[in-house]
Amino acid sequence: MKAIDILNQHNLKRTSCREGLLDVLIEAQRPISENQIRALLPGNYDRTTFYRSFKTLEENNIIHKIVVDSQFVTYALANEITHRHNHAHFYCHECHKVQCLDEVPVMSTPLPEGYEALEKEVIIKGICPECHA
Amino acid sequence: MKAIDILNQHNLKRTSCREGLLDVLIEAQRPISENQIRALLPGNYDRTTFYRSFKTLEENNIIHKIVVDSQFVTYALANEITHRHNHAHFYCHECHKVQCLDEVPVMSTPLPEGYEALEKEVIIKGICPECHA
DNA sequence: AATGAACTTGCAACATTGTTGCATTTGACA
DNA sequence: TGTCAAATGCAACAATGTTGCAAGTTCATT
Ligand SMILES: [Mn+2]
Ligand SMILES: [Mn+2]
Ligand SMILES: [Zn+2]
Ligand SMILES: [Zn+2]
Repeated sequence: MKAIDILNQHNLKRTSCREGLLDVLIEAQRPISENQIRALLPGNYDRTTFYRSFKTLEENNIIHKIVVDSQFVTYALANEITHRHNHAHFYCHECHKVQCLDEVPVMSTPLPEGYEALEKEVIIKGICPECHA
Repeated sequence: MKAIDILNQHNLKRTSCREGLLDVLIEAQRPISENQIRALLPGNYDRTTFYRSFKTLEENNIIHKIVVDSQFVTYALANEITHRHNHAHFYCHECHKVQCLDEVPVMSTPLPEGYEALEKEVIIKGICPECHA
């Protein structure tokens, strides 16, 4: 799926920032941060524009955001799986890469009386297979 | 338990910043942010000192940190329960309060081959009992 | 009580993440 | 191609966090 098609599908204007962002995220195939995206992106966009693009793309379920820590936030393409079921994320302390664990469903947690859960974020931190050698 | 006793127990120097921080967190009985702590704290400490205190207290398992979002981070006292088993946190979209769900254990997630989990953060967002009326 | 080493603090500077208002530019459609 | 709603760039600001270094504080020992 090309960036342009995705934007058209969602009736979003095709701007070079959005298109570039999406291209980079499609290419990356995993969650990356604003700075990482910026390094891979040809154009030079204002940070405000970047964040407004993130917001729009997230509201349209085209991308999703993973807050690893307050100082390390990543964005990744959404897909049918991630759009439908919630999924966990993994952060590797060694290589500092973030992964969508699409195949790891987020179990529903029984909450005490009166709590209404709307979203649930699960982030697991440890050592990834590549660094585990 | 008094702040001073906690510091002594952990062989930490008794400084007014640490003592004040702890007093506020003991009083609050729930996770609050740096700014909220600061508003409740008599003295006026440099932010660097604040953060160094947070770090020290966290390393000694006296407090723990809850990243609700990259722009909203809270700190709470740790207790025997939170120290021993991992627990989930709840954020209310209405009142913006954060709660430690001590009684809600974090289920161990079966990970794909090769992943070694060291930590796991679970944050549930929704509406709390008080706001659910 | 005074001493002194080790620890803590305050300040300056910087980095990451994110938002709002407003003037200007641009994309999409007629 | 012209129009207008939408997107962008810029300025300013806020929350969160770190590092280096000089100055101050704690606390054990004398
Ligand atoms: Mn994901
Ligand atoms: Mn907690
Ligand atoms: Zn790794
Ligand atoms: Zn509430």
